Amino acid sequence: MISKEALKKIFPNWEEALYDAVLNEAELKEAKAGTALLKMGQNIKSAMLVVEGTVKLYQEGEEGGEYFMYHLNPGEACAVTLVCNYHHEQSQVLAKAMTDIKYLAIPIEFMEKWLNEFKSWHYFVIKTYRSRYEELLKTIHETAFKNMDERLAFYIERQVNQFGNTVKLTHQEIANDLNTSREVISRLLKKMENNGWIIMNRNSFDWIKK
Amino acid sequence: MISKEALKKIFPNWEEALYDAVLNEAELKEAKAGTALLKMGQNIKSAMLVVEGTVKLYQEGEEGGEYFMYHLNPGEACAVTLVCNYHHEQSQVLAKAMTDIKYLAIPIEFMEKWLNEFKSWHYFVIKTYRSRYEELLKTIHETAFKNMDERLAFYIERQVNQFGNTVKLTHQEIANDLNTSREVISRLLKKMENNGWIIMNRNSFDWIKK
DNA sequence: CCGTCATTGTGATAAATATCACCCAATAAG
DNA sequence: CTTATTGGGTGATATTTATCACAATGACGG
Repeated sequence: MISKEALKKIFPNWEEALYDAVLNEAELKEAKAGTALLKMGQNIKSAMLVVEGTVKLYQEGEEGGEYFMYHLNPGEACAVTLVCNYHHEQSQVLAKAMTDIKYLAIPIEFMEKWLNEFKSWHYFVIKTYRSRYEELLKTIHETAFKNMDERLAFYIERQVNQFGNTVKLTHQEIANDLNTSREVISRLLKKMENNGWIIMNRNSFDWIKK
Repeated sequence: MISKEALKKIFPNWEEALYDAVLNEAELKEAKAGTALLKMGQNIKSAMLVVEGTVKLYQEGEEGGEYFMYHLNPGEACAVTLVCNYHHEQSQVLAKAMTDIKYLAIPIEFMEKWLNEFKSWHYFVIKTYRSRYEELLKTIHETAFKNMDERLAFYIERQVNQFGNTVKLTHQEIANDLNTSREVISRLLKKMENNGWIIMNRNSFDWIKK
């Protein structure tokens, strides 16, 4: 399991009793990079709080496409798993481990209970929803108003903020996240290279803009 | 002002004391159809709870475009106005009255206070964020995976659910909401007419699909 | 060192959408 | 009734993105 001190560092400002409840009820799970933690349409059995690593959240298209929405980092939770009115609610999102990760899985029956018992849990849930809502707004903004070149730049900037200036993704992976084709990404990256925004390598490139 | 009974009907399942607090602190405001209630970048001074009529929520582009996200109906609240950590937080959305409306405006200083005082307010806030988050997911789904013809159909279906089978919107208005041009909408509506999905009139059309 | 596979480059072409130019029809205003 | 305005139709063209086909190149296992 995880120590109380570690838990406090990652999830600050909770009530003492909430830390105890989490330590009692949550299961610390691990997953390898690339694993799908939650698929669209799947029943939600437990809440997911990220302890280590980065998770990517996607929307899935009916014909198999994926669309990247935002990252989840340690101390953050997957909003959709936090509130389940019905016991067999289905996920509207796809969550994938982007790196090897550790996360706390809390059976959903505690969600309602803890909302009643712990004020700090209540705040945590609200904060989570609010920040995820804002991430979705940004995603909509990009998608609705921008062409692929700007969307790609925005996507790369988010990557850079997460993992630093070296982006270790293939053109195909980026294309999947933006729901477009590899050729489109290759050509746009080439333009960025010509503009002096990136330096390309095989399997990665460096963001050197500004 | 509004009667306590009316308030209870529109916003059920609150604590008695919360109804009193709202009656004490909220101002009942009215606005004509078409008014912008909250503009992007504007400081949020009060929470907005819809009492009568329909509000439309938009994302705004930097070059003046608009992108429709979802409707707010009586009993629903504008999520972004419900939680303000800082006193001069700026709106990320545009809210427009779609019909003549009545709404409750509650100064934001009560938001933090009420979260502490009223459990039912806490639940209301979470419920609001959750349902708006889900609306955004739907919007992203349409935008990311669908072509304009399907997005238009989805848009019309939302209108129909709100206001019945007669859609009283000009092609230009629809084009604005979907961030495209009037010609595109005209041509797609023509196709729908040929497919027997709609009957067109000037300034309106009827959805007769299925 | 060779062959295979994953990654990237590139041209040709098609499809979806945006933009421009202009027309016509309905209706509201005088 | 006449005119001006708004809503809507339509062709031509440009731009953006998707798709197909195939070449080139680096990485890696044997």
